[in-house]
Amino acid sequence: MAQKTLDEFSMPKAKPKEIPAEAKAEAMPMLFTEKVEERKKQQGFPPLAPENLPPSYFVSATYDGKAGKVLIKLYEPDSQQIYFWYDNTGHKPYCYTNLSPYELEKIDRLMKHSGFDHFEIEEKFDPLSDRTVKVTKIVAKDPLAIGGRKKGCIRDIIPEDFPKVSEIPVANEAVKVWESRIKYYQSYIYDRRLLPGMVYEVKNGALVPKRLEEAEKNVQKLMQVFQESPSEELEYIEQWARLLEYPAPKFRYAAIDIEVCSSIATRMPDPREAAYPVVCVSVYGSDGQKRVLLLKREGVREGTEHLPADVKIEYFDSEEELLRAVFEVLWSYPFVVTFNGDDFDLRYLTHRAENYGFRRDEIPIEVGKRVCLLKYGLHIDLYKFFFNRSIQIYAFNNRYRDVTLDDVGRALVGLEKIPLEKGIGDLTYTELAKYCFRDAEITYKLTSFEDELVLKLVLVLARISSMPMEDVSRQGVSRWIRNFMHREHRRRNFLIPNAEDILALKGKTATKAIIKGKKYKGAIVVEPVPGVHFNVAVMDFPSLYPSIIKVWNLGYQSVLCPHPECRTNLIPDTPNWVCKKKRALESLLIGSLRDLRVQWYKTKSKDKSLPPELRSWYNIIQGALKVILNASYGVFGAETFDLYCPPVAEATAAIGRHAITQIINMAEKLGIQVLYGDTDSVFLKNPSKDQIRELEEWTEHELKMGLDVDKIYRYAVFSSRKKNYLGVLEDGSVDVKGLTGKKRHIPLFIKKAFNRMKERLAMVKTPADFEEAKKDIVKEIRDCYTRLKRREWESLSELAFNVVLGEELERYTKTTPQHVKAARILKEEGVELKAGDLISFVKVINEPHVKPVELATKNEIDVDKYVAYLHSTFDQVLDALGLDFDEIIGLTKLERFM
DNA sequence: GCGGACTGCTTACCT
DNA sequence: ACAGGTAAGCAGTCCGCG
Repeated sequence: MAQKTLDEFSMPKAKPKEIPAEAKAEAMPMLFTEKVEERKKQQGFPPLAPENLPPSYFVSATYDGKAGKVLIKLYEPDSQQIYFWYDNTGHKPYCYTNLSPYELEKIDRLMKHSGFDHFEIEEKFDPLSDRTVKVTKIVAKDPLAIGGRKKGCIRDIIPEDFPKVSEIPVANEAVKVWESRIKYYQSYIYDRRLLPGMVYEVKNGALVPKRLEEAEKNVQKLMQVFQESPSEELEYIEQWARLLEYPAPKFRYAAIDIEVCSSIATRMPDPREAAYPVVCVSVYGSDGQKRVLLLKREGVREGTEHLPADVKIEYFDSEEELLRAVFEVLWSYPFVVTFNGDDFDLRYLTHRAENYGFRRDEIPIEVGKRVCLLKYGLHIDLYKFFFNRSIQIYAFNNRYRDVTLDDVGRALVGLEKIPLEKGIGDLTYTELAKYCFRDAEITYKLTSFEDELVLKLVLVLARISSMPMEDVSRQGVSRWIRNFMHREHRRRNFLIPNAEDILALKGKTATKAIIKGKKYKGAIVVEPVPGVHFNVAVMDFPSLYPSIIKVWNLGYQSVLCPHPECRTNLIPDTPNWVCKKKRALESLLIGSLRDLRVQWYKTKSKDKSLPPELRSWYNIIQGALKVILNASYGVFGAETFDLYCPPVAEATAAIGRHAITQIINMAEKLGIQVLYGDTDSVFLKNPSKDQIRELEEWTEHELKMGLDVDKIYRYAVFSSRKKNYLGVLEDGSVDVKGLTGKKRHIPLFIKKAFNRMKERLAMVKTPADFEEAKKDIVKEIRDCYTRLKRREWESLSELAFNVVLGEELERYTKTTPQHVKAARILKEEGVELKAGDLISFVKVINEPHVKPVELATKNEIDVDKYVAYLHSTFDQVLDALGLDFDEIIGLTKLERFM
């Protein structure tokens, strides 16, 4: 097909239309129909890749049921179009079983299954038994035949029916089926060794990887740094390096946001019913397109708000026309970003269009159970991505706390939602336009900021995990890790074990957790030495657990391996042993990722001699690696992980305890006082350069792991509580860990007082400075106390506790915590609440002693409760400073007993 | 009927 | 749907108290 038609079909920035907005809106449906015709008749949808396609990024893959083939979406960065490439290799879905074809032929339901194709005999390596096994590959015509949702799929038929037809009454070995739950397009990706996120060409109809010389040179440079690594690891380092060094494209994308006018202002309209009209849609494109599409309605006033001059406002006489205009956008962008589009915007648009009787092929959206995908491009739902705990904590350092457009926008791009005083239906056109446009703008900026960080992060994670970008952005870190593990199993012709087989063979855990209900013992926390300490060096193991997995060869294969000769290679503090003969896959994969991050990407991301764009790219990569590495140990202890293996997690933690204990002993032997330590760190009091060097060298030599000086505190303040301290760095910045004063649920009033103390402490340089600082802190606390007593606060909201509702309201049956009491009062008032909502309440004199802020008044506040809170918040720091809260607020020792 | 000792529940944090 | 360890506050229970 000709390039030209495709370009026309996509209608990006091209021709700015001179026709006035109104006229254009009227012309819209005609234009759209023309486009549909064009697509259908001339060039057809899907936009098939031509016989020869220039280098393009593999961004997505799916199974196309109609075509009965895997479909790969390629993003061509010059034309900025998506091209579809359908499998033409004849690859088919399959699973494995330990039954022979002879035995399988007796199973009637299998042989007569409409989706059954044929058998093949294969030799695979079984990592659990550490030997080669013969298995039968059952090949099917379509993926649903293997493991569809309906009853009677092949993976269920075999264990159900074989025992009935077997001539031997009791089978010696259980009937087993393997690899039947792998998504077909993932299976295809692994088997064909395709690398999502990487660059491909179509040559004479075939999909072939494109070699980029510049990136290859970088890979070679990188490999020089790792010359010393064992050859076994080199293979993996190079493989990862290629995935990470290849560049990212410039993306073309649009952020969209819709507003729906419902009759009840407080209630979110149900997207499945789509009962109310879509009244406004905003589009903010990376090609400069900024549009607000408004539905004309009776009795709505124009309004006086002003939008930026480059925003085009378009009015529509009918909602149908408006929908068609939005759909045109969704048909044309390779990437569409939303905030909660899976559950709202795209779902609503689809059902609304269906209510109007749109034909299926006129709607550009594919609605799934939990997701909404696009027929042409990719839909990235930022809500799902930012909701991911690993992303929130490790990629964005907890900079946003609530996963709302307002909070994420404020924290990452400094833009907040426009506050609404009325319902959507009561806004003037310009108020509505402004509100809706801002949402699209925040969504856009969240995608564009820091050089398209989010899309590039998704791209890098897609490469590491061999997943389509859409899946990566919606799924958790355990899926990412599982998928690259699966990929390597297939690459090495390993049978992918069933979770129940790993568990049955390797069993549960041997240690006892400190916390009731946990599966095994975790890390050590050292009892802190209370007081103020000057010149504190914090030393830690960079990525301790991944290092342990690497150095100790941990993995489900190697822990409790079948070789008798390995049984002496014991894991400290456990009765378990680890394999000496063969490297575990996890150890190789996680170990090489760790080395790459520590020895290459972390340094490159700080290398000022590199151009800023490259540095930022390296920073994105090291951030992606950080996210994966941080979870790489935990997944083995997570029942939901497909390679769940509790003894592996337990071993990792046990070796960690062993390592830190040895460091502490050695430090003390060297005459260094250990003030505190947690999991992978030790806090050393005023150590000399020599002492530090000796400790580093000893650790490297004895434990085969690096111990680094992470930071040096000018001084640190410890109470007697673990996971609670304050440290002032050389540059005057302050680390506050675990103290109540930084917890997000405490009232702003108390938090502000705490922050003023923190700022004062940051100014202290010498022990002598302390005396002055103490006086100021005493004054601050007294001041705070009297303001409370006199009820002199700026607003009631300063006194609100903000606690997240962890469960649905009805599910608090064992106890009724205070925030739940407040939430129930709110519910009485008709406010809808669900799990995850933040409840703001104040403490009041009368039963039940709590009230939602918005319902409370100044005089019913229980001031003494707040004084008590102030007390406990400051106590954590005051006792180390030798101060006493009660004395500060002027109570004599005697008065305290009264 | 009430207060203290205790356990358990819940949330937010640390590594 | 990555893990375990810690702090804090409150809810609820049990028991003693002539």
